[in-house]
Amino acid sequence: MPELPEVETIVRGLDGLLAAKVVAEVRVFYPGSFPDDPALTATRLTGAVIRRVDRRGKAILIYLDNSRVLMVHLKMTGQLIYYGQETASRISELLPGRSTRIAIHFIDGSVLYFNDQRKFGWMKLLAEEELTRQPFLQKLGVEPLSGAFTAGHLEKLLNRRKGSSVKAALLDQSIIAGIGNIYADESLFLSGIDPDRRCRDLTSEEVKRLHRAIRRVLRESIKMGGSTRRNYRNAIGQTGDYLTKAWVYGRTGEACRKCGRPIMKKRTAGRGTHYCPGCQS
DNA sequence: CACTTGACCTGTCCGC
DNA sequence: TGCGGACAGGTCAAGT
Repeated sequence: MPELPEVETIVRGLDGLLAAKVVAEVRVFYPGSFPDDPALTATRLTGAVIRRVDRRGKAILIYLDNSRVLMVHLKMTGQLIYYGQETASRISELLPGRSTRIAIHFIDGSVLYFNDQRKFGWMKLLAEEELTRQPFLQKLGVEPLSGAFTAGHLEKLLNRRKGSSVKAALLDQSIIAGIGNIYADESLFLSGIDPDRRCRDLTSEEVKRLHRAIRRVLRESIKMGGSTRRNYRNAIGQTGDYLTKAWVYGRTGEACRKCGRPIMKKRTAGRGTHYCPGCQS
């Protein structure tokens, strides 16, 4: 599910909602969502105070006052949805939902639900000082919306993956952190590059266009609250609107917004890939 | 080593 | 209406 814009939207929402909340109780409906030791994780969370919520790539980092950090990966279908005390009690018969895996209750009666239809997502409690050594975080590449991500930087990064398709390179989190299937397709459309092109064959001009396109698409999507294909919801359960404006993603057979030819779909890097044969070469 | 494929799960949609 | 198969926003291990 969530790529950088969706995770960013959730994080901005949660940061405002969860600051200073005290964990009263953790209910575990699916232990696999706490892969490191469900009972111990729940125990260590209880009583903790939330400081702030941040993100690295697609990973959500919830900083606690006990020198620990709750790291959350939503994978394809994960959701983190907050209900204030009033809402939680008003709709209590609907909660937890069918796909609720973890519920974190706070002392003021508010609740944070971790829902995950496909069960791929997870939450891990880490000591803050081990964050830099955490294997998943350690492997992540550059943040595409940071100042460190320049066109020159992208050109160097793509040289590392010279033999592979440019789409596979965009999906590789160790190169750029946060791009997934939707924004890979959108960025490649905007830069006029066929997803199957080899990284080594891209000209400097094309890399510059791709760099601009990535930043433009991610920023635009954050503005629209991200993309909801099916499962994505923000911190208070709302859908995102980016797909109503998408260039190619999810628009197979519809007219290209630039040239009018039908958008096509093929398989590249093992993923369904949307593109316009007229605009991308 | 570089790159691709299958597995992890559940749910939905499409064609017959 | 029912059933099988393909497919879905991610990542990792195993394969070529």
